[in-house]
Amino acid sequence: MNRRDEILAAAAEVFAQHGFRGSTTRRIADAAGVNEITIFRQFGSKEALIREAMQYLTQSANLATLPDAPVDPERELTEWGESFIQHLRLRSSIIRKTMSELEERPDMSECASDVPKRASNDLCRYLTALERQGRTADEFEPITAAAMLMGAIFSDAMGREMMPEVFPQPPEKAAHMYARLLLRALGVENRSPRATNKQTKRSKQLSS
Amino acid sequence: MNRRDEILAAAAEVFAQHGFRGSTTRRIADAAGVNEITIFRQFGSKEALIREAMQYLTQSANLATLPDAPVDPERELTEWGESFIQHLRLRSSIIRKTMSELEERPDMSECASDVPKRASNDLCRYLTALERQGRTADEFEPITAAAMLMGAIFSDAMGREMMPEVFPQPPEKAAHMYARLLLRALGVENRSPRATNKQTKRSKQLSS
DNA sequence: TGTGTAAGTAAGTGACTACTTGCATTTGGG
DNA sequence: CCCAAATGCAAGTAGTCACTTACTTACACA
Repeated sequence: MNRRDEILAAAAEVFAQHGFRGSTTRRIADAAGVNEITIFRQFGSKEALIREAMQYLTQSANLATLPDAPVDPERELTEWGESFIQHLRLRSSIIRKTMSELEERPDMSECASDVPKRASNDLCRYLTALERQGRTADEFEPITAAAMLMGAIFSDAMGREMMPEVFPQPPEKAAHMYARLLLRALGVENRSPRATNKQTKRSKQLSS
Repeated sequence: MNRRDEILAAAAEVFAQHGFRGSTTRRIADAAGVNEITIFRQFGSKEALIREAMQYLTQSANLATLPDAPVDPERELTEWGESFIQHLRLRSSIIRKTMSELEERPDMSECASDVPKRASNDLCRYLTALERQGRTADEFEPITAAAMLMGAIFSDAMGREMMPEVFPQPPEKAAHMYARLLLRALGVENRSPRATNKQTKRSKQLSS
């Protein structure tokens, strides 16, 4: 039904602004341009409605993919990071609210961890592939490295609005800078895909 | 007054569990072992009470300090990171709630950004000092590097409970691992304090 | 002993909340 | 055109919320 989706979208929007307790059925009905009763007839209860809205949201999320075989790590990681950070920024309000509700209503919002889990998995696989290609100069744990990049991206998406001076400028370049820093931590050369000359003398990696 | 502080502590605790809307004056009064009316006589309103509780909390936070002149970067950064991550972990509930309320009640919780702002400042100063000592092999922006380490630590403190498999094990070593990764990204040798030889040819910076 | 201050008890106010009931209206397909 | 499902409207229920009023109790201090 079209009505159903309108109500679900309105519920998600109101929830993102006001959280669970602040998402009154009145507010959701107004936002959807629908009578309050329709909500109860369609979904039974406020909790069922919001639960369904959350699941709908997490299922409709499609992440950027990383190639199975790394070719140009800096480019690939940057693009992945940019897509991920954009995804988080667009949903920062609802993510904050969901994280806040997690302790009180764990069953309702545990699906929210699917996206970061998948992202971490993908990123770990990619970094491991990099290592297996022999392109990393240093030993490292993929999970730690992935947590570092994802943590930087996540914090940027969550915190930049509140305290922009803490994060690198401009915001559109942030993902690129995080990715570059991570690659340097792993000792990955950023020039050629595989024919990298071995007498690398750590040329300054300028870009932008 | 002793009573005042008891009420403030109870308010902070209830707020950490239930957020602003869930922190009913009844619950706070019960948690403090105090009659509900005492709250209104002491603080005037629920909002004033919780605002005061938040300010009390942020003022009583004392962060670990970084030395002005780096000596043993790996040790110093690790200790700083461990103290910071412990601080965040102990307060993860209240931080989540505060971040969630930020959009609806910005004036009430903007003081919460003081701690991370100070931490970022300290860390940037330390990293800049490292660079000025000539111990970093690569060019880098201190803000980006600081955001990376703080982001990893922040995400770890906020997200590990929800999805432990995404973060490095064991949790007590996480700060150390993040710090080491960051130092490698900056090309900092982790051995000697100053007598580092200049012809660094990116020997693998093994440690541990 | 008197007095002021902080605290408690009891009761209640008006506003809001999720949710229900009964009935009228619209809408879309056979 | 008819029927049935979906939706709207009006009203109401029981409960909770922040906050108030009026009065009483406990205690420190002079």
